[in-house]
Amino acid sequence: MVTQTRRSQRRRQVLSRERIVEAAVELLDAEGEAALTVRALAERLSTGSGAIYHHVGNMGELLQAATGTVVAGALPPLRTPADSRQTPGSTGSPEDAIRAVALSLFDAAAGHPWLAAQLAAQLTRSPWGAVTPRIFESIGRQMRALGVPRRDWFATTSTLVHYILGATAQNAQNPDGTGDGALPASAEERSEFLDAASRAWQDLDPDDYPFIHDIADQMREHEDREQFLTGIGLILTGITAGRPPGTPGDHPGAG
Amino acid sequence: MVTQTRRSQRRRQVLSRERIVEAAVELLDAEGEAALTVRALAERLSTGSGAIYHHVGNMGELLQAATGTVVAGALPPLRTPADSRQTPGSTGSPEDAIRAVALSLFDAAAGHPWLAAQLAAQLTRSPWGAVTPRIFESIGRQMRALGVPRRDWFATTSTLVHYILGATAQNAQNPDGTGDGALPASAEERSEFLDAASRAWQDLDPDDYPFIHDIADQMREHEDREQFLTGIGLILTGITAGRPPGTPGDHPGAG
DNA sequence: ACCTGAACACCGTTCAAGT
DNA sequence: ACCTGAACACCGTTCAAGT
Repeated sequence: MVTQTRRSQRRRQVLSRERIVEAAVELLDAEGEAALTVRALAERLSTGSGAIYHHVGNMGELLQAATGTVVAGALPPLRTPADSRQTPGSTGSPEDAIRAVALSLFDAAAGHPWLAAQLAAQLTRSPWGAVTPRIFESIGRQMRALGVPRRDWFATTSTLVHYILGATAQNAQNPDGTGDGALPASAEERSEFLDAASRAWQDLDPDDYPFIHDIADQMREHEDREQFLTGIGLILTGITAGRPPGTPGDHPGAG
Repeated sequence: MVTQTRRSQRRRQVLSRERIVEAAVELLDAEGEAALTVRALAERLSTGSGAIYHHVGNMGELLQAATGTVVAGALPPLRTPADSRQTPGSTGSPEDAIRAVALSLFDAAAGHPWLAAQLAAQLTRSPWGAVTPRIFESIGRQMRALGVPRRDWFATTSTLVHYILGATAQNAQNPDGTGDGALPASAEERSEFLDAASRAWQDLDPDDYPFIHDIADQMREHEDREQFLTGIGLILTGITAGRPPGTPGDHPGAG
């Protein structure tokens, strides 16, 4: 019976949800969010617009799937391979593991200029759906090793995740401001962009914006990744403050 | 000449950029983001679609302006009134001032369900434009009083702002998941929503998501505002850690 | 079951024409 | 200068019709 069905596929079934999502990511990467239309996608897949809807409910679902696959691809695998009980990086501190997860998201957003906006949109539209648990899991697993009491796990993990998503959103490489820009910005573009932004800050009324005026030059010279890690560090300090490293939380001691 | 111009206005000029932005906010609040169309706005203002474009460049600019006015209205005034050198709350700690600013944004997002998505979108599309300096200024001013060395001001303020925007985005009250939902959700809706989300987390494969499984009940019972303030507290702890309160940074002593 | 592609009901934006 | 509203060039989505 199964064979029958399979045989009847013959040459058809060139399309699949997977292929569509894959093509969507390619289109987003190459031409930006505004270029992802059902018609453009159909043409790229040499099919009609209606065919898309046989595999994907609607445009929003497609964007969600595209975001999900890219995020899943960027994060470490959820399940450690059964043959190697020890993860390669398992000798590192939990702080380092968190930094690695955070950076992988940060870098994924730099490589896919449309990703940050989609992450943010999905965060506001379906806060607990799809992509959030994946990120929560990767970060939250380190709470035990950090010595955080179990009752604080949700709060501390949430804080890290919110920071990561906020910082990732701001540092999406869209210096042209269009948001549909292809390809990450060059270092030169970035520099010009920060120069202009810094000058704009300088031009604000110093009576209204004394602080902005003061730090306009720091803004121009900051390094995205370094600044991002500083923030992670501050939060980790806050989480572990007053709790000497190695102090167990309210969980049973290491097995 | 000026009088001439003014006289010739007579009955016309019923429209203005200000009136348009105001109407846009009303429409967004009442019917959600999807309902804000040029045609709907024109009808609400009893005019033609084209008239909108005499005062506003395009839809994006209008959304930016709407977001800007709501944020500006939520935050404390930039300039202390000249007659009262002492701000009413100026006796409080800088930590409290930061918490107040953070909460005012958090609450604004709860009152305007469309706001968080717009803040996030503008953060990714024009990271340093419009609304960001306003928020930076309100938070950053407290860095001196916190005893943070000047060279760290940009980093510490960025961390707080990124966290605030990330957390605000997630806590936008859109439990229906449509994102264009009018009116903040009721407590009952919120409860049902968290119940469903918590159950969804429980249903994830515990081999893939052991952590999510563990904290599903904490997620259901968390209080948005309380959780939000906990995160602010963690970051403030990280910022001031190792720096006893009252320790001056690298800035001159209090005047 | 899977796909086609015309058709429908919308969009944002422009622009000749009015006052 | 300010406004009108038809027209243009798009959208996402649906659905009878094909294979």
